[in-house]
Amino acid sequence: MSPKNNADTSRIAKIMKALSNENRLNLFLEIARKQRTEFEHDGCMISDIMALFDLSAPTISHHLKELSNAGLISTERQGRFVVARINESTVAEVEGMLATLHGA
Amino acid sequence: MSPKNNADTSRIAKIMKALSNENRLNLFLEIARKQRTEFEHDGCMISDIMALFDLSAPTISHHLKELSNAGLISTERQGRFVVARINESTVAEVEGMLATLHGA
DNA sequence: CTAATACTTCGATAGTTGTCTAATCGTCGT
DNA sequence: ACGACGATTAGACAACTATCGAAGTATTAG
Repeated sequence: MSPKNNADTSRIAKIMKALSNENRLNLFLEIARKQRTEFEHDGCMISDIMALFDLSAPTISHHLKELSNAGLISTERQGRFVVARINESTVAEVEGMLATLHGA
Repeated sequence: MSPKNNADTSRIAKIMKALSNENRLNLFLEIARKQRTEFEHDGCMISDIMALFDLSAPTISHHLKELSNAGLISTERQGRFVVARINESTVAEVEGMLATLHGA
């Protein structure tokens, strides 16, 4: 289809899609913020996140799965809770692609 | 909805959405590539692009409008042709947002 | 064991998207 | 004016998405 079939444009597109919904983007940014600014550097509990958003638990669960499928976060059960942390290498992938556009 | 309603998450989400379709992403990257590597630093003719993709003209027109609506490209009619150029400041917006995630 | 908490899965639904064909518009050469 | 070429608009349709409520699963507290 594409001339410069960079082989990872499909992957980048999937990452973009995961961040293309405003609620999901905010969810992702909130996970990042908590991870950055609080004591929870090993991941944040998504129950805290659920309390902050005006979305049902199933919807948040769905969005987290999408972020996870895109490789943007990873989740792990810790007892009764699930913690999420962002995957910086995936963020870096997107940054790398955008960087090639500089000076275009 | 979101706790840190950064006011531009809605805008960033729209930009992400414009890049979330693989064909559209490749279209965008091809415009950038042409602009970077050829003599057409003032924009590339979309008729050239149309020839490279296995999509109907209406579909490409639709995708270009989406990219344009997201502020990722601007288009201008030049006689019989339409030329497109990428809008670097919009790319920079996304990069800026992703940069805040470093060290998260 | 039971109940509560913290999710997840299922099923449904309204809305969105990607793509096409057919028709139209705008510009140029003759 | 006409026809060819480049691009857009209109209309349609299958596929996908975001969201919910209800029901299910897992883990801990009592």
